Order: sequence, then structure tokens, then C-alpha cells
Amino acid sequence: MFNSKVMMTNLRERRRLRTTDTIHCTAIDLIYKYGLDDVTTEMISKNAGISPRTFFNYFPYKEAALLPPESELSLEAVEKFVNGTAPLLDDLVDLIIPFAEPYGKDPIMLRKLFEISETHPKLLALKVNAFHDFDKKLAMILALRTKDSEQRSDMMAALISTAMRVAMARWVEGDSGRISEYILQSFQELRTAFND
Amino acid sequence: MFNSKVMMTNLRERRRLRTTDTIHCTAIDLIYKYGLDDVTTEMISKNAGISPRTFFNYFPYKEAALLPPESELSLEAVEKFVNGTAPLLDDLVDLIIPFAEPYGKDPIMLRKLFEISETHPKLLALKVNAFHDFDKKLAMILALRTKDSEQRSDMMAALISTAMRVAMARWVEGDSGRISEYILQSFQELRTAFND
DNA sequence: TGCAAACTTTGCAGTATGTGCAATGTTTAA
DNA sequence: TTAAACATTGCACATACTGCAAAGTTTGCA
Repeated sequence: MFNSKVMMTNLRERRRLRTTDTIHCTAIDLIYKYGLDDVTTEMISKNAGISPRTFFNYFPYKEAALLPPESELSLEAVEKFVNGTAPLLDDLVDLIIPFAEPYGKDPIMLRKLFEISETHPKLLALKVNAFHDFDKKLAMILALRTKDSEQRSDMMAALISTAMRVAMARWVEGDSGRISEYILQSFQELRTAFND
Repeated sequence: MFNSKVMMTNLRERRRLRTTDTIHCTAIDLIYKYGLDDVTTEMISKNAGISPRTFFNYFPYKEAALLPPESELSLEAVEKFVNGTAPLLDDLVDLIIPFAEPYGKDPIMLRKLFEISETHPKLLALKVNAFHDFDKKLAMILALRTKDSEQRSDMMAALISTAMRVAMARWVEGDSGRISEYILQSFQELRTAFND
């Protein structure tokens, strides 16, 4: 019921979240302005009001500070999807839209991030990695629902995740609309892509 | 007619290729044995018989030495594909199989590489990046052939490249067969994936 | 409230990656 | 044979990142 990441009573965790967010935003801003190579961890730390050593208590490497906080698939949504009976892609939409919406909440930050990652392979890689993790989860969930072979689930998951990636890229490039519309559109294309 | 990477008359280039390959193989072997973090560029250099400084003349960063040399789409094949009239996926097979075959030539090396990259996110990212470059080229080529919108070409290219990635992953995991069979199989699945 | 255990921040010293430059050596093409 | 082009190397330097131990905070419990 309660999102554990928001409802935090204790000071320690609230502080930790706040610091994480401060570093994250500081990093994005600086790197957007000056480029990845001209921004040092020292600079980020100074601007975020922490020591350089502390930076690495929060993020394992410089680039990690750029990634948006991960969104999670909710357990209920997963369960509903696994037992769903509507056409696969329809049920999938219900699973994935709520997952994707949080990324749409801070479009400015996300656009900056996408723009930065176009110019820097290391960052592009991170973005892609995030989708890869999603892939694996999705493959598991698909396997639960469809009882297909592992091979087939892997392929479907990879394709779906690709469609999402494309949808987000389009959403970031375009300058209007909700992220969910783009995902719907992508899934539609997925359905008809290779029916020639 | 001649593959410019193989038919090299001059000493300079032959040496360069040989050194590149030596470093590449040395790096894979060492890292496969000891893990990415316990192998330094100094170690690789010493084993490859070059100075540490020279290592960075050949590869911009340590991990780059692990990637297999890039295969290129041949110009003729591209042209043939763009003007092709068979169903898209059939023509595509002819374009892509020759591109993929070189990777299949050194399966041991490639398997090591995949294995290493499973355990190490940085490397996984590099692998994925390689596919991303391929994506972009493919999208261009598709656009030339189909006269579809840029959007649609991007999506198709992303999906096709995903299918290839899955095919290669399967090929590496399995222990028999030619890489091209796996690609054919993947494309088949692509055709029927979302026809429910 | 007060105190011990748990956790956080920081400084410091150290290792590794990666770059620019200039000296020295090798290959090329004429 | 020679001058221009290119390759290798050593050295000095900046930055990324880690382990450790000292000092400061927060917590839960008596």
C-alpha cells in the first residue's frame, strides 16, 4: 500500500534519500553544462556539499550518479499480468505503463540525461544496461504467464523491452504527450511490424 | 573485391594488425583467467610485449581491448538489399549472415568474451554498444529500402538488431551449429512473435 | 534521560586508468 | 639516400576509486 521509498519515518533514511537526490541533480546539471569529461567527482561533491569520499559512499562510480532512481514493477501488477486472460500485449500495457510513468515525471532531467548519453558511449551503455536488467525480469514474468519455452520468453522480453526503449527515445525527442501514449504506439507497431 | 583488412602489402599496417590482435588475445586470456579487476593494463602490456603507453595507442581504454574486431556490412550486399524485392526478412538474411559469420569464426574467444561480460556490467555495456552502432546503420539502410518513415525504420532496426543479439547469445550458450542457423531461427520468431 | 551499538562522514594514503609531450627509432616513397 | 610520416616509449601529471581508522550522528533500549 505504502510506497516504502516515500513513506520513511526515520531520519537516517530521509537524509540518505535527500543526499542521493542532491548529488544526482548536481551531477546532471554540471555535466549537462560542462560535459562528462570536464566535470570531476570533486566538483560534483563540492557543489553537492559533501566530501569527495562521501560521493563514493553513495555511488560506485561517477556515471552512476546520473541515472534516475529505478522504478520497480509492483507485485500486484505482476500477479495480475501473470493470471491475465486478455491478449498478451493488452495485459502487458497495464503492467508496464505504471512502471514507466515515474520516468515521465521529471521530463527535463530525463531529457538532459538522454542528451548527455548520446554524446558519451559510457553513458549510453549505462542506459542500455538498465533496460537489460528490465529484460531479465520481464522474461521471467512472461515465462510464468505463457508457459512458453525459456528461449521464447527471452526473445519476447527482448523485443518488448526494445519497443519500450524506442518509445522512450521518441518521447524524449518529441516535446509533448505522456510517456504512456508512446508506449501504446510502440506496442501497436510491435504487433504489425513483420506482417508483410 | 579484396577485403582491405586482409590484403595488406605494407609493413606498417601488417604490424599494426598483428599488434592489435596480440593485445586483444592477451587481454582476453588474462582477464578470463584472473578477472577484469585483477588484470592491469601494465600486466596486459607486459604479456603482449609492448609498453603500457603503447597499449593506449591501440585501445582507448582497457575494456576496449576485449572486443572482437568489428565486422562491416559489405557495400554490394547493402545495395542488393536496398533494391531487393523478396519479402523483407528474406532479403535481410542475405544481408546479415555474411556480416555475422566472422564472429562465428573464433567461437572460443567469443564464448570467453560473453562469459566475462555476464559477470561484468561494464563489458556487457560495451557489447550492447556494439549492437547499438549496428542499429543505426541498419535503420539507415531500412529507410533506403522501404521508404517508410524514419520512426518506423528505427523501430524495425531496433527489433531486428535485438533478434540478432538474442541469436548470438543462444549460439554462444549452445555448443553446436553455425551462427547463421541461429539467426534464421530468430528471424522466424520475429515474424510470428506477436500474432496472437 | 543517558548510554552503547550501529551507522555516516571524512581525511589520508595508495593503486590504477588514461593523456600530453617530446625524444628516439622505423618505414615509406621519391 | 634522404626527408617526411608514422610508431614506440618514458615521464610527468590529472582523475577515478578503495581501504582504513578516527570522529561525529542517530537509534533503540534501559
